[in-house]
Parts: sequence; C-alpha cells; structure tokens
Amino acid sequence: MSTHPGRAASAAKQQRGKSPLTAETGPASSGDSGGASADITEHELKRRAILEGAAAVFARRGFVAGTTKEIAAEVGLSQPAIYHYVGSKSDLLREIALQVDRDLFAALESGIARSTNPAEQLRGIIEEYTAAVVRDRRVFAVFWQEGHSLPQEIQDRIREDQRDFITRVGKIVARLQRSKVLPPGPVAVMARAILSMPSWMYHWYLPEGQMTATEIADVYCRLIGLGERR
Amino acid sequence: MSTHPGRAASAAKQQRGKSPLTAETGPASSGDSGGASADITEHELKRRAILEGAAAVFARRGFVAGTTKEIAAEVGLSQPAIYHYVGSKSDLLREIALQVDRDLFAALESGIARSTNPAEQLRGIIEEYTAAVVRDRRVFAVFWQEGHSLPQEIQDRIREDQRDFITRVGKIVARLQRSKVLPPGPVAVMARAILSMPSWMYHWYLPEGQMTATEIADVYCRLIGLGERR
DNA sequence: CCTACCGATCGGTAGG
DNA sequence: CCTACCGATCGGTAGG
Repeated sequence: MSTHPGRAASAAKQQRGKSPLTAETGPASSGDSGGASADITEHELKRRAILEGAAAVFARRGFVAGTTKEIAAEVGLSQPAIYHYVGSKSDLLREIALQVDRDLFAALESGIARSTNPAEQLRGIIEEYTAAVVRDRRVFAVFWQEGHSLPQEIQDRIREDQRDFITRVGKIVARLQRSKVLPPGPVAVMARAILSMPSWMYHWYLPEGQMTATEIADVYCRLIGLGERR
Repeated sequence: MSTHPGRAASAAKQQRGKSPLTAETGPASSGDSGGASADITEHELKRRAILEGAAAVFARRGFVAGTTKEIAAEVGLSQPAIYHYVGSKSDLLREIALQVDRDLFAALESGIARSTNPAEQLRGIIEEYTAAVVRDRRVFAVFWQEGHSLPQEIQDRIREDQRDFITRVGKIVARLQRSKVLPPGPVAVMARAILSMPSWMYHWYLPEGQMTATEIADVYCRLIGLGERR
C-alpha cells in the first residue's frame, strides 16, 4: 500500500528547517564528474543552486515556458553549461517534485510524532505542513501547478503518495470524530478540507507577511475547533 | 475599489447552473453545415465549443504545452481554422480566466443574497462556490494553474478582484466572530482558510464522485462550526 | 564551461 | 475552412 515510509523517515531526519532542495539530494551526484576537480561538494553545491534557480523560474513562468537559459542566468551560467550538472530540463522538475513529496511526509511523520493524543497530532501536522509551505512557497507552487508536466510514472507515484497522506490524516480525523472534537462526515473529504488550508497558501502567502507560520497554523486549528477554542 | 459589481450581477442572472463557457450546449456537434448560413448563432456556438476544448486541453497539459492543433482536434477542425473564431491562443486563456472571475463573483453575490443572517450568508457562499467548482472543475483548474500565462494587465485585474472577494467574505467573518460563531483571529487569513476548502477541490474532486456539491459544502460548514454542529 | 549550431515544434498567415 | 509554409523559440549536442 504505502511505498514511502522509508523515504519519509529518512527525509524527516535529514531536513530540519532546511529547504528541501538544499538538503541532501541522494546518491545522484555520481555519474559524470568530468572535470579535473575531484571535489564532489563543489559540483554538488552548484547542482543545488541550479535546482533552486529552476524552482524560481518554474514558479514564475511555469515549466514549459521557463527556459533553461533563464535557469542558467539565475545561477550565472550559460545555457548549455547546466547540462554538465543535470541530465535534462525534465530532470529538474522531477527532482523538485520528488523532494516536495518527501517533505510532505516528513511534515506528516513529524507532526504525528509529537503526541499520542489525536488532537495534538492533527495540530502538529497542520503546524508542520504550514511551516513547510511558508518555508518553500515557490517549490510547493511548482509541485502543485506543474504536475502535468511530469513523466507519467512520477505522476502516478505522487498520486499514490497523496492518497496515503489523506488516508493517514483520515485515521486521525476519525478518532477525533469519535471523541466529538470533530463533527461527523466522510473522513476523506474532511481530511482534504483540513489540508487544503495550508496547501492553498502558495496562492496567497507572501514572505513579507507579518504572521509567522505558527500563528497562521493556529488560526486554522481554531477554525476547526482544535485547541482552547471558545 | 471594486470594478466588478456590474459584471457579477449580470453573470449571476445569465448563468443558472450552467457552464460559464457554454450558456448553450445543445446540438453543438452539428457536424459541418454548409457555408451559406448567415446565422451569427452558428458562429457563436462553434466559438464556445472551441473555448470548451481549450479549457479541456489547458487543464490536461497546461497553457504553453497545450497546442492550438490539439484544441482544434477537440472540436473537429484543422489548426488554422480556429483563427476564424478567435484572435489568438492567448485570447482563449484570457476569456476562460475572465469568465471564471465573473463566476466567482456570481457565487459570492448569490450566496450573500440568500439571507441577512451572516451565518446563512457564509453557508450560501460556501455552497455556491463549491457548486461552481464541481460544475466546472477543469475551467477552475486552468484559472488557478495558468495565471502566470495571462497578460500582466489581466493578472492585475484578477488579483484585485481576488482581494475584493476576500475583503467581502472577511466582513461576514468579522460579524460571525462578534457573535462567537467563529473564533477570533485575523479576518483575512480566516476568510482565505475557509475559501481554500472549495478552491482546493479542483485538485481532487472527480465527476464520478458519489457526493453532491451540497453534501461536500455541508462538510465544510460543519467543520468550521456553521449550522447544527454537535 | 563556452561558442556555434542542429532538429523539432508551434503559433500564426497567405492564398485560395 | 483547408493546404502549405514562414519565423521564431528552444532543448540539447558537438567540439573544443
């Protein structure tokens, strides 16, 4: 059923408050290593900068309209030069999407791990998820907007992971319904409704905003009757 | 401040439960028809069919990747033929976006008009908005996903209209806070949180779904403590 | 990591 | 409303 527990767990450990693209990209850095410099870190750093630049360009203009030339300019390279660091334009999107996918599960696991009390778990998930979106708004925007430009295989995998995500949140929702903290209703719809609040933020949140992620998450929690409401 | 009351009001009258792009869906598949007909309706019907096809293609592949050839195929025309009905590919997106913009305000006005009681007004907005998204899922998807492909002028106008939308819902939220139906907190964030539930639906709602728009909207309302909850 | 450049795609027009 | 086709853009490679 679930293909990601391993991925999610390791992601949760690796990235504590870091951008999903600057953490650890995995054993992908092997392969070419053509130049004289034997320092793999140098190459890997540039690679991450390119991924960041790609996220910025794709967020601004979309995957198809965003050109490799723009991405290269974002990091001070010529357009053909980025092919020394990544295999193709499509790879850039794929890596961004898979990193967000892992980051979502990291938020889920981390939120659940806070407590055994379902109300505190749901609050934890909402807070961690909100923090993740605030931290990497552009990357999440690319993830949610450019899905149809991904290879079908990756689309399928992400879709399946999303289902798992909803299922797991749904189980917590069901417990909260039994204890009358949440009203009755189909758990899948209710889980999606709750998660849509942080998800939707990439449409409106601005980094210059005055509120912190925690404060915003608290509004979401009170709205659904979690915590010391009224 | 608000540039749309007129547009919204007329849109509310025109479309009662119909797709914003096809006020008339009748015998659109009329085949060819000889060139003799001087009937402007014939031309307009084809034009609407092209807009529907464009929405389908853009929803599936995005604005830039979706080609005019695909759109033409969707309605059984050759690629150059669609330029007899629309000025440019960009026009297709512009018309789709402006129609959704109007439809959003129609839902707002229609929901508010249901009552003078703010709780009923908010429920009305949620129900109308949910119904609109369910009715035209693909068109809303294009609206929210392909915004960056719109001409800057249109982007600005939509952004302003969105602000108005939030402001108006925020006023109802504020009244509900005063009467303790909703918890305290920044009205703009709370309004966005509430609206994100129907907005987000274009990511997950499937037309084969078992629930009606009204039932889903009811889940949203109960979740935020509206109605006969508990 | 750069300059040159190829191959393919695609929006839009010509001209009937 | 079609066949042909132009002009421009862009991803990726060659070859240093």
